[in-house]
Amino acid sequence: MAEPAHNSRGAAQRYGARPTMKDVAARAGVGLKTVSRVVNGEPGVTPDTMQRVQSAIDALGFRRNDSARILRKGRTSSVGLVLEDLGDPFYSSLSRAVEEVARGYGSLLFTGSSDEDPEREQELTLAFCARRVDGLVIVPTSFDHRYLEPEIAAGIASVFVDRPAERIDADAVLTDNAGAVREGVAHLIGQGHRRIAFIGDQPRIHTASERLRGYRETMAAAGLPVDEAWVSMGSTAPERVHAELSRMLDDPQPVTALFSGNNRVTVAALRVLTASSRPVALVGFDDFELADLLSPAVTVVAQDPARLGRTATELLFNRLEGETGPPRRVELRGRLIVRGSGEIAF
Amino acid sequence: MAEPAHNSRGAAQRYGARPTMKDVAARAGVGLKTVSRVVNGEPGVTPDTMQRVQSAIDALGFRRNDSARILRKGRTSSVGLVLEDLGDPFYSSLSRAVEEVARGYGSLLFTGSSDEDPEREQELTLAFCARRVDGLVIVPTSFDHRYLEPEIAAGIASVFVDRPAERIDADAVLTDNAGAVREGVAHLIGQGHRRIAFIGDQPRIHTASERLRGYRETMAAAGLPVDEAWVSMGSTAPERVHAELSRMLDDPQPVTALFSGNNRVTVAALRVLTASSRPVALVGFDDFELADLLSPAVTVVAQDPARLGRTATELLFNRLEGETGPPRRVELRGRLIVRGSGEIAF
DNA sequence: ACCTTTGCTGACAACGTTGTCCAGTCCGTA
DNA sequence: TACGGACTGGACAACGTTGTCAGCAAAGGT
Repeated sequence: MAEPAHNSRGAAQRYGARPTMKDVAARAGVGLKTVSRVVNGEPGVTPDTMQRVQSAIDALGFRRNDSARILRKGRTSSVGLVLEDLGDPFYSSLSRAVEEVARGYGSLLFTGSSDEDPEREQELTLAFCARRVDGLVIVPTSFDHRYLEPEIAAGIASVFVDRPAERIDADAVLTDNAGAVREGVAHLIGQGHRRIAFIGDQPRIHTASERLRGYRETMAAAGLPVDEAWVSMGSTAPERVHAELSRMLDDPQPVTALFSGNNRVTVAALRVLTASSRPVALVGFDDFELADLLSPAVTVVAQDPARLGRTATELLFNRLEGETGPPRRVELRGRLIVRGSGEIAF
Repeated sequence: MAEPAHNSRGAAQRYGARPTMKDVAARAGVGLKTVSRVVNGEPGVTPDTMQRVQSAIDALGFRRNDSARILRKGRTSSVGLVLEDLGDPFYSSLSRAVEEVARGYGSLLFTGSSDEDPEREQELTLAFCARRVDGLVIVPTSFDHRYLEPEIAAGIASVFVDRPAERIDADAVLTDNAGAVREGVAHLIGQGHRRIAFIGDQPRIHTASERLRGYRETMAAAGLPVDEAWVSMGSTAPERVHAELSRMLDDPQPVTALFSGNNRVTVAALRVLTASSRPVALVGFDDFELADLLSPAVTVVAQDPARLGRTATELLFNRLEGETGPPRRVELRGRLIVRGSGEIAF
């Protein structure tokens, strides 16, 4: 293999072969440990020596190899974030918040999308563990997290966000989904609606079933019967939402309002409702950009993804800093944002 | 420090002290290298031995320490992604695409937001380099990337996305910004508009000035004069956009159309325009979710962030697989999506 | 003059893995 | 029985860093 020494910085500059502390030490005419001391700003080095070492570092283009450092020190100063889809605005706000907090603690962030595939979640998570991340923030997709037990036992801190861990006991930061839905559905009932539909995500997803529970409880508390034709749980693919909503609207006794179980459903529903001649009120779970600019502006029950991420990551670092005690479950409240679509029919 | 051996899996299970291959080897009664062979699926191990090793692995909860592996092998199987803001939908789509491709090549992804702070960009980038990422995908914010020279010389591949590198020659994947804007402005002119405003980002940002150039060129080509009061470059903070746009609308001879230089400007402008009594046509740079559901639906010049990310990452891995040759610059075309707001005035 | 202290420096081992290389075992064949 | 060859297993060094410890010189105390 030809390895052109295409610059004249020094012997260690062969392509791909980076200079090490040893090279720096040789060039500066000092010992290895002295270089380490300079690089890490440790005390006990004369300004003169420091100067010599620094010149050698600059001349060689040396940069400390953190892999070796990590191996030696045992701490990686990195955390892993596993979520459903980095491209979803909800999760991207959450990610940003996680990143922000991690940065505050001097940590880098690994991210990965599970794409709602349990196997992929596990694969990603364990890959992060193999990299020996200090901690994990997980938006779970799988239904059995026992695979994490040895990792947690070995000292990798884990906090679950948005949905709780299953089959293991772990820290979790959630929104009070049922409570938030109650507010939204109560709002619709308050506007005089009696025939209210609910379209949500796959019922095996914790948040989805919690939201459905909130809906049923509110309807029951108001003494309103729920026709099962009004309830549809499943994929949030636009096609499915279109089909289900159209079916409900074509009923001889159609619903007059819809509670949509998450932002993807809301968006899909909006496309049907704006095209429909029949007026239907709408309250959606999750806020989204421009919700206020649509006409009518869309009433929502909002979670705060950034706050979820921030809270979870703070909790994670508290654990890393030695906080012990039983797993904690933090529940954040949702917030009803009344904008119009709940009252004025489409 | 109390170190409760709170399970009985084995001696190596003290909290924080993970079992190593050595422990596994001891327990299985084989040599170190044999464990390594089993862990890595290398051939040359009898089924029987393999079985014994595997049991020891399971019993101890062993997981290979990739830090050590990386140190030994020299490849990290990870790439770093530096962008402006993970929370911005545009970048989150891009991130997702980068992640997808990296995954295809068996790499994990480090992400970090520079927040438009050049220093932070450099800090993040170099932190990734210290972790010895195999490659970098960078949405640059700074104006001098010479700090990357030693890293690139040492073999870290780098691809810039959305904006080119400055003061070094590096691979870049960009949108043809000026060309895309020309299409959008031409559309407005075609609709009969003569007094067209342009509100964009800080002019020192490459994409912002390219877009401005596209605007000026199109106006000039059509023989239309540009009043400098119609042009405003600067922060995309809603307050500034509000102020500038209001100023333009309050002019005795107000503009009849606006080209907004990116999605943040578009959103801010929409809020002003929907509140305004005066009709103003709008074409925005960058598509956004629900643009079609607003009334009027918003006409945009769309980039494809996922395609940008995908292309850049493919290029990165091509380099990692040995592709040489001079730095390449790939330009993707923008796409005009006519939806109404360009014709029908607000 | 000697001993202690202090400050600076470097030799060496260790972190957990993988690549190299050599030694042993087992088979079939001559 | 002897022998080559294929296969299996293990000892050892190396990756680049940091922690430990010891050495050495200069300065200070008696």
